[in-house]
Formats: sequence, C-alpha cells, structure tokens
Amino acid sequence: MKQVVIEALQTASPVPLEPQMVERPLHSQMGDYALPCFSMAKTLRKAPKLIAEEIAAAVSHPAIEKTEAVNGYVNLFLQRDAAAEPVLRPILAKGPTYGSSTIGADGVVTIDMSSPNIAKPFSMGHLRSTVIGNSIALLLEKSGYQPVKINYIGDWGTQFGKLLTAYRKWGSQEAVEQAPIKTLLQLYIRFHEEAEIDPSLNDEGRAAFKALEDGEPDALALWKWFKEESLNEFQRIYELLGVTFDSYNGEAYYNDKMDPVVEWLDSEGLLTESDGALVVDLGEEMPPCLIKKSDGATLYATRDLAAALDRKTTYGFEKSIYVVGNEQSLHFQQIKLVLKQLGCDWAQDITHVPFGMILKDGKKMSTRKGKLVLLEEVLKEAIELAKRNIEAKNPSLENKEEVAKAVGVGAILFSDLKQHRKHDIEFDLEKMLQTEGETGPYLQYSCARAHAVLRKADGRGDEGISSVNDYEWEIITQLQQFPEAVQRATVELDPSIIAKYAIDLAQAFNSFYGNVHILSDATNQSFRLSLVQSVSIVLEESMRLLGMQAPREM
RNA sequence: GUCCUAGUAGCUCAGGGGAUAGAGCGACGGCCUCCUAAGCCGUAGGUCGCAGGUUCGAUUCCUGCCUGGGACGCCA
Repeated sequence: MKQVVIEALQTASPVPLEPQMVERPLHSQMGDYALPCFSMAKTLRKAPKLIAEEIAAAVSHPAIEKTEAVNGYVNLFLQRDAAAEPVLRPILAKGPTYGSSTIGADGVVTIDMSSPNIAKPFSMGHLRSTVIGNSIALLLEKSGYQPVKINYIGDWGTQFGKLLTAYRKWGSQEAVEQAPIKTLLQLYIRFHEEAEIDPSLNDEGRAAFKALEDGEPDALALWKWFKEESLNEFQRIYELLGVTFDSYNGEAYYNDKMDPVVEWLDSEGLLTESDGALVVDLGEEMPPCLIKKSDGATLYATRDLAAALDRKTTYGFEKSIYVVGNEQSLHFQQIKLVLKQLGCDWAQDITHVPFGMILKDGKKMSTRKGKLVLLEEVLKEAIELAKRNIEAKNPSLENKEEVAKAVGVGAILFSDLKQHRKHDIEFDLEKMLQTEGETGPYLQYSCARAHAVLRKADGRGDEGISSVNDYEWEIITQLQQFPEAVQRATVELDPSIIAKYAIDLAQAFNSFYGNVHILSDATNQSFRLSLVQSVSIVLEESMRLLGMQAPREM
C-alpha cells in the first residue's frame, strides 16, 4: 500500500522519494500517510509549506481520495472502499499463516532459555526467560527459521555439595518425595543459616561436591534423584505455560566437554596464570575471563564455552540466542571475545537477549534467605481469580476450568511480555492479576466477542461495501500492519512489539464493536463480518505468538 | 573508581530527528429493553532527569552531570 502512495507522490514531487520519507501521521484524522517537506526546502530553495502545497495540489491517483497540505506536510487520505478489500482478502484466504514468511530460509537458531536450577524453586525471573524465549521461538518459526529451544538446566555446582550435606544431616526421603522442591529449598536455606554459625559446613559442602564430581555412587544417586524430582515439578509449570523444549542438556552434560576446551585455549597460547587461576586476557577494555579456579575446578565461563562449541557442531546454528538477565551481559561479551580469539568467526552470531530483574521492595530476591515469590503460587492465584470472574460474569460457561486456566495464565504471560524494558521490574502481584485495560484477558475477551458475533451471524448479510467508516478503517489499517509487526518483532527479538500490536488491534475492534451494532444493522453487513473474522484470525495468531491461549468463549 | 542499562502524566509503561508527545491503571462523569460492561464514550493530569552541543528542527542523536539498578577473578 505504501508503494502505491510513493508512486502517487512521485508523480507530483520535484525530487526523487525514498520509502522512509513517507511516514504515518500523528493522528488518524490527519490522514493515512504523510510526507514531510522540510528536507526538500534546501535543495529547492523554497519554503516547506509552499512545497507541500504544490505537491498536494498536483497529486492525482485513483488510490488517493484526497490530499491536504498542513504545516509543511502533505497528508494523504486513501480511497478507503478500494483499499479495504485487498487487506481483508489475504487474511481470510491465509488464515493463521497471514504474516508468515520464509525470510529465515530454514536457518537454525538455538535459544538458551528458562534454565532453572535443580533443587531450587521456579522463580519469577525464570518466568521471564521462559516466556520471552518461547515467544521468540514462535516468532522465528513464523518467519521461516528453525528454532531449537534449549533448557540449560542448572544441575551442577557447589550448591549440590551443600544440598547433599544438608540432606544427610537433616533430610528425609519421605519429605522430599512429598514436596521435592519445597523440602530441598528448606534444606538449602537451613544449610546457609547453620553455616553462618558454623563455617566448617561450607568445607563439608565443597567436599561433598568434590565427591560428586569424582563419581561417588551414593552422592551420584542422590543427585540423580533430586534432579528427577525437580524436573517433574518444573514439568507441571511448563505444561501450564504451554512451553516445550528440544533439549534439556544442562550444565552436567558439559562436564566431559570442558577439558578439550581448556586444552585448546592452552594450545593457542591464550591461557595465562593469575593468582593461581587460569584466565584468558581480553585486553584493556574488559576484565579477563576466568577459565579455571586456583584449585583446578572449572567455572561458568568454561562450561558456557564448551556449550557454545557443542551447540555449533550439533546444530550448525546461524544464530545462537541467550535469553538471560542483563546482569550477565559482561559474561556474554567475554564469551564472545574468547571464541573470537580461538578463531571462531561465528562468535558474532551469539546474541544475548537481556531483561531486567524482578525486584521485591526494591531489592533482588534471594533464594538463600527464602525471600522469593514462587511462580506456581502466582499462577494458581491468577487461575483462581479467573474462575471467580467467570462465575460472576458468565456462570453458564461450559468448560470453566479450562478457560480459567487459559485466562489466568494469559494474564501472567502478557503482563511480562508487553514490557520490553531492560529496566528492573518491581514485583506487583496486583498488576499481574489485572484483567482490565492492556492485559491478556482483554485480548482474549476481544477475541471471544468477535467469535460471538460470528456465531450469531450465521452467514447473514450480503451487501457490498458502500462506505468504510472511521471505526472500520482503523481496524483495516491495523490489520494491514500485522506482517510488518511480526517482521520487526522477529528481527529485534522482541515479543513486546506483538503484544503492543495486539492491544492496538483489540482496541480498534472494541471501539468498533461498542459503536456499531453489527448484527442489527444491515448496512455493509457482509463486509463487517469479514472484518470481524479477520480480527479474530489476527488476534488469535498474535496471542499464539505470545504463547497464549484464545478461548472462543469466556 | 571503571563499564553496562535506564530516568516521559500520581503509578506502570509506549513512542521516537519533525505537526497539538500517546496508552493503561488510579481519579472524576456518562453508557447495558441492544452482538459477552473482562467493554465503550468523555474530563482532568506532562518545562519527556539537568546543562550544553549538532541541526532549518531535539523529548529522540552527541558530550558532561545528577539519580536508580546491575556488572567488574576464583558464584551462576
């Protein structure tokens, strides 16, 4: 559509036009497209106002209804009746694949996401990584890439030594079986409490981890058991969120893959000793990357290097994305630099997608002090609230449980995804449970309304389009922008672009719905029903891309 | 101290070299004999952190400063 506008303008413009010179006006009453004429003033040696007036007067094109010159802008109004049909036709024809593309050309993109720690509860922070990563995967898929979702489980490290120690001292099999994560967390917290009084516990913990690394059967059996129990619990949450993974290879998986990396670094002469530890020097700009502790043990960076190399050979990715909190941005810069020094030019294909932390009372939530909010409880509460809303608003609804789940989870998902901010977020349960305004339930409700109209219309109405009113036109322009929104969200790896788009579309639809009574007015009825149908398609697809369900009734 | 990131309405946030800076929540006032009121319509509310610079034009780009958050060698 923009192409047509540029063509039309070009016939009247004294200078060649670039696509980016044409923009959307501030308000819809100013027209559909605008051409600011300020940049032409210099070369033409004329006042912008005058240039705009001349262009506006000269434009003549069947697709343009009228032009206006205002304050140095040429404002264009499209011929609505003619423009509407070409927007709706592809949506109705393609359905959910409207906006899909093959830009990705089947390129593989790995996504490091979720990555909860075994024996620790699933926190709100993990939620962000999980839902953002999941949505990015859906977006990539829609644009023709092959996403590979990797859950890099935190299943190794000194904390397991501590946990083993705590379990042997105070734990019981029954308690862990009954409530695995809760019990393990309590043990973990107790360990830190007692270690403050008796620091020798820390040595015991380290020793236990060493035993685990050395493959002591009893320690290994306990570790395996803890891991299984934890994964089972995580699985419940993933099912609720509707998220699946292609790989659960956690940190332990890379244990035997680190030595070769260290040897490689050494053979390239990149390792230097510093205070007994082995590091890769990264120059003046950046602190060195720690590869081995002074006691010979490996570190996070070592594991991540091994993981990156392993993923490159396993998947042959063209891009590797890490959805990890922004407190780790230095770490990823270091990883990329080390890989570059190893001669891996694909290091530039690694992208860190950072996000802010979730704070409680302005502070980081701490696992050790037990001061954290459990995602599962938040989800439960949201579902409860959705159920109460259904009882109050639509008690005759058939599959209440299912809808309550979709709406409750949708509220939590959306409250997280609509925000792009890398800024930290203050945890606010009340805000997350909102169902009014710019929320997940608002989108779902809009969609349910659209379906109600379609259900009751039942093939009625058969007039053509005589005129497109402002409400209808607003929807048309929104619908037309969907493919562009998908593309931008994909390129920028930013689901919030879709979230905002969906809100705009839903608002346009609700405004139309509230001001035009579709079924009792025969005017333009078939056109209006196509419009409603198109809205339901695009809204549903938007929600799908965010990982949300769209119930037909609620 | 160095680096990263942010500072827009009472609150949560969009936007982004250009026309009167937008939503939602909260506040106030309307709208259900009518397709689901989880909705619609309206009112109030802003020196876009501060100071310079680049530009015909800066809230947007650059520099400095202030404030919040984070990272900065044996945690991940």
